Amino acid sequence: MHKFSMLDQEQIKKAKLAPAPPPPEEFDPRLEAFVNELIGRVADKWTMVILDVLAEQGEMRFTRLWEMVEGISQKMLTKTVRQMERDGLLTRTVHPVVPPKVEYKLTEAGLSLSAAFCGVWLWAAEHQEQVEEARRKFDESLGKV
Amino acid sequence: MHKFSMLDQEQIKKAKLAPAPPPPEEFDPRLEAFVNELIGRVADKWTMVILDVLAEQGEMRFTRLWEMVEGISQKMLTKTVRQMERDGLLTRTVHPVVPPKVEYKLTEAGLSLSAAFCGVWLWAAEHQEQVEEARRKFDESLGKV
DNA sequence: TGCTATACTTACCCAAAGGATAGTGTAAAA
DNA sequence: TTTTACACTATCCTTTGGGTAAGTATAGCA
Repeated sequence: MHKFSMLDQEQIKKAKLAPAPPPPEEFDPRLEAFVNELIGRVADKWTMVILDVLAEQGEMRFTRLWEMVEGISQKMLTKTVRQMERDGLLTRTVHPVVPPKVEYKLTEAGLSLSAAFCGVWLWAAEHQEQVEEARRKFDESLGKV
Repeated sequence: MHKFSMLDQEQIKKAKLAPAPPPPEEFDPRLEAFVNELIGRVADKWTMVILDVLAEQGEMRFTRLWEMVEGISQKMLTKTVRQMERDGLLTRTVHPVVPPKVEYKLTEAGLSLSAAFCGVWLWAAEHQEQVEEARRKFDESLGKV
């Protein structure tokens, strides 16, 4: 996604901009890029749901978590919690017993991210009907053409 | 994603739960499902960036928007704004002139969603270093095994 | 006469996401 | 002795994401 990895399309875009791109106000392109990458990683459906479940229910074992997250496959659950662990959003505690026991718990960072997503959940709940209505209208206006 | 479309895995999961699943507190499964679907649609990388750009810069034409959204292809931009239009997040005003002129502008719903995402952007900016550090540690601890 | 700008659409293609299914290891319960 | 629980892996296979390139329509400019 780096500038120099872009091919024709991107170069055309850049070339169109004025000769010397003056650095706008306050703006760190590295932070910008990182934030974008992080958002892409974190604003993922399963990540958001897992964050939500763990924030509400606290520490939890794998199978319980699997039951709580509607519709996820084992594979995706494993993969998603691993990513979250890597990003420091949760801790994964393996108890060396048999049968295995692994507990998942949000870190401070995970808890604060889940709090940050709160507004989005609220928005979705509040705008449910409005969105359904908008879709209905849009789809039927397509039919008329 | 409906309950009855689930196959073995899901049935196994359900069967494990106690005989009569008592309806917990306040909880509408239809709302829950819709919110999940909507989150999945809206918590998309490009949607979030476009929301951000339009919220900051106001109304904008296609090419300008394309310049502002780093790294997106024409195809994805078209597709994403169409979805957003369908969901009622933005309006697409076509001026019947030549060369074509199309303006994109957030609706109230779009603006409020972008506001809801504000916390997430902040979180990402604030936790950048922490996340990088966590990844570094995680990756090197893998190397030791 | 031909080029340019704009906002697309269409066709083609590859890579990644993600679902289903089966397998693993081990201790304790039946 | 077989079964079960748990937390995964591994494999296969289909769907989706997403990039590139080329095409479209037309007024105005050179």
